Amino acid sequence: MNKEIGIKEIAELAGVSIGTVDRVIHGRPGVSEKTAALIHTVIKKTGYKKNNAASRLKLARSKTIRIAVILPFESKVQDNYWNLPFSGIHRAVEELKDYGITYTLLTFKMSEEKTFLEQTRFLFENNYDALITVPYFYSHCQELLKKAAERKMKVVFIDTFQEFGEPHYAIHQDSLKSGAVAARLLNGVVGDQGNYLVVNIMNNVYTPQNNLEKREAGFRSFFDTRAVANSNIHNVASTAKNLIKVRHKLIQILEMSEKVGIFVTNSRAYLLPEILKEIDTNRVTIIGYDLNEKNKTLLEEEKIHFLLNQQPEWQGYNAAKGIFKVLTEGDSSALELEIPIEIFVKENL
Amino acid sequence: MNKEIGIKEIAELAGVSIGTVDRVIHGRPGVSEKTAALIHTVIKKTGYKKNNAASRLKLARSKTIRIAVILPFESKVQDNYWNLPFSGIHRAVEELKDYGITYTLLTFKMSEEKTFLEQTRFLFENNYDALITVPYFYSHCQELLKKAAERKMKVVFIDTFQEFGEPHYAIHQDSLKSGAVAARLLNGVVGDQGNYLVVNIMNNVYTPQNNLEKREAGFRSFFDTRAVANSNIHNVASTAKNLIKVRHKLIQILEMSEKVGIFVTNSRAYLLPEILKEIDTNRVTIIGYDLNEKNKTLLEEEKIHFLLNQQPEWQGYNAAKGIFKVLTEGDSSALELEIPIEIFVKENL
DNA sequence: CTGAAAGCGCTTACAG
DNA sequence: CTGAAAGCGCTTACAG
Repeated sequence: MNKEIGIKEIAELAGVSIGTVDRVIHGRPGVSEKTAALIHTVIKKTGYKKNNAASRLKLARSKTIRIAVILPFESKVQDNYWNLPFSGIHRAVEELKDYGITYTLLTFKMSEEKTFLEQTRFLFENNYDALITVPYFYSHCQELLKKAAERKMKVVFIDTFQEFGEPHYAIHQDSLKSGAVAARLLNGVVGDQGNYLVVNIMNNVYTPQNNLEKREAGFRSFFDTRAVANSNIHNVASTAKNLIKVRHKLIQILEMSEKVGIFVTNSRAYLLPEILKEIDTNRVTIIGYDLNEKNKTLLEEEKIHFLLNQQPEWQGYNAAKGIFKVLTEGDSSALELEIPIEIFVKENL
Repeated sequence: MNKEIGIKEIAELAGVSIGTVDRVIHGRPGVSEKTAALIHTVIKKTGYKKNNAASRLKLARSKTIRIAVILPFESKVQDNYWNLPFSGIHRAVEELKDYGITYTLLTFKMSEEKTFLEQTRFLFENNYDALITVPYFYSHCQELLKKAAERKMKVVFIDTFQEFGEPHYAIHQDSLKSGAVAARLLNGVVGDQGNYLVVNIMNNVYTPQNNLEKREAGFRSFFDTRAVANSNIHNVASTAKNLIKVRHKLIQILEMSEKVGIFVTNSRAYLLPEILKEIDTNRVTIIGYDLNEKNKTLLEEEKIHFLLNQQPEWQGYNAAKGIFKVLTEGDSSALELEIPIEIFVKENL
């Protein structure tokens, strides 16, 4: 369909040269208003869409799209969560590489704010076309967005949602909903008579708390419409290194009802089974986040019962593909995404 | 990286013209063995990959890739399951259209085998490059695959798995696993003391039973390792129009234990809540397949508790993208996919 | 403000 | 068996 309509046909119909049509398509200056209007009319009438493959063929060399990726890589551990969004980005760029697109990975440490700042400096010095990163350091990100807006650099935040006054794109999961999903799954097993424990395991480095608070809020909101007393939902915060508090709380709760559901609000559900060792685990159901190796193994062993996933690979893939789309076609729909909440049990891992 | 390596550089390094390099890349005849070997060596050494965007630019017109899509559309009902794979195919083709790729939708009726046969005839008369369809009519499909192989037409089956002697591609879900997932989810709620009912609701037209049997087998296999007696797992088959048998069976089972889990092996879980009307539904948990409107509404209303999804849109999308990839790059990895089993509850719908 | 021409990387007749 | 040249649809200096 419409296979005959290219820039040549538009030029012919409008009685101008293809160079002029090209200028109008890209809104480049140097075309009289009258000519531009005429060409626009012809384009609308014919439904012409520029051939991106041809367009990028010429531009691939001279105007390569350069994406900077700033992600927190603490160490080079094998099982690093950030490898997942990173590999998604890699896959997308690989798919589009004939169109002229590259990326550069810049890493920072969550425990050292200044490493993030240094990378943003590098970003602006090298004037990338777009940035994929995480909105962790609020004020730095705010400043970053201001500078980016000036230079028309596209910024896409992944992983966590954060409000900003400045324009940007965000690919993230609805934390409230995911908390509610966790509640639904635990409630099915534990029942309305059971007790529930929300476990917030802190990192010793900075973590965006906002996100975890919303997960807990979503979890609690689910029970608002249930016959579960508010007093049956407990919570405990602790560091990864000192889990005694969690253990004490748990023992205490296990005396209050036959069944207990544990909701770990971050990726560290794998720390829980260890604590349960000397406790009758048949009474406890655990749900957590993220398919890291430790969590997966424990799900396999039925020591964790459910895992929620944020599809990190998919986030990276869509961020990179979306950047290409907005930069080449002006279509930003792929960058305003809410990620579906994936539920995993042993059998669909 | 490697931005300097194109067909021109290969030609230069091998001391031949780009035309000859092109012939070698595509395995076209008319190149001496010696020259071909030399060029292959150079390609390997440099890691050259042909630029698909450029390649297809020339071919888009003369060698448009034509995909035939043969799917069962009984009627033009709004909420038609087959719209989902179809829209996935549409989206993929839309994404790739600059490369010269089109599709034609050919429909058949599951209740009339000959309509399928007619479409396959049309398929071969028009000599499509590839076919996306469903492996429902076994012997017709077998014949189809033979003819397709002769003409080097690629065939991709979606939706259901079926063994064939002839080569083909298949995108499908592991039915055994999905049955086990259903069992896991029901067992969590219903417990080891409960009773389970597997409901097979027949269509009055042909349906591939193989698939449903595997789902039931997977469901049962889950309980092999549990403290659930085999005698606690019942099953009942019925047509959609006459569900009295299911109702009777259910009432009978509800007398045997406090809680009952129902596994509907196809997309018709929505028929169950109707039956439960005059029964105490708090004792019954229902799991079924597919996010059709009726199922979604009932999940929303908490009358169905879990739905498993086969990501039909995603199947279509990957089938079309995969065809393009295998035809342009010879990479068929995207066509040998196992679809992840998605779990839905009310909150992540 | 506009057009004619060269070129992006690859493919294809055509000529030898 | 091989090469030189034209062309895919678009973009870009360059000339006017």
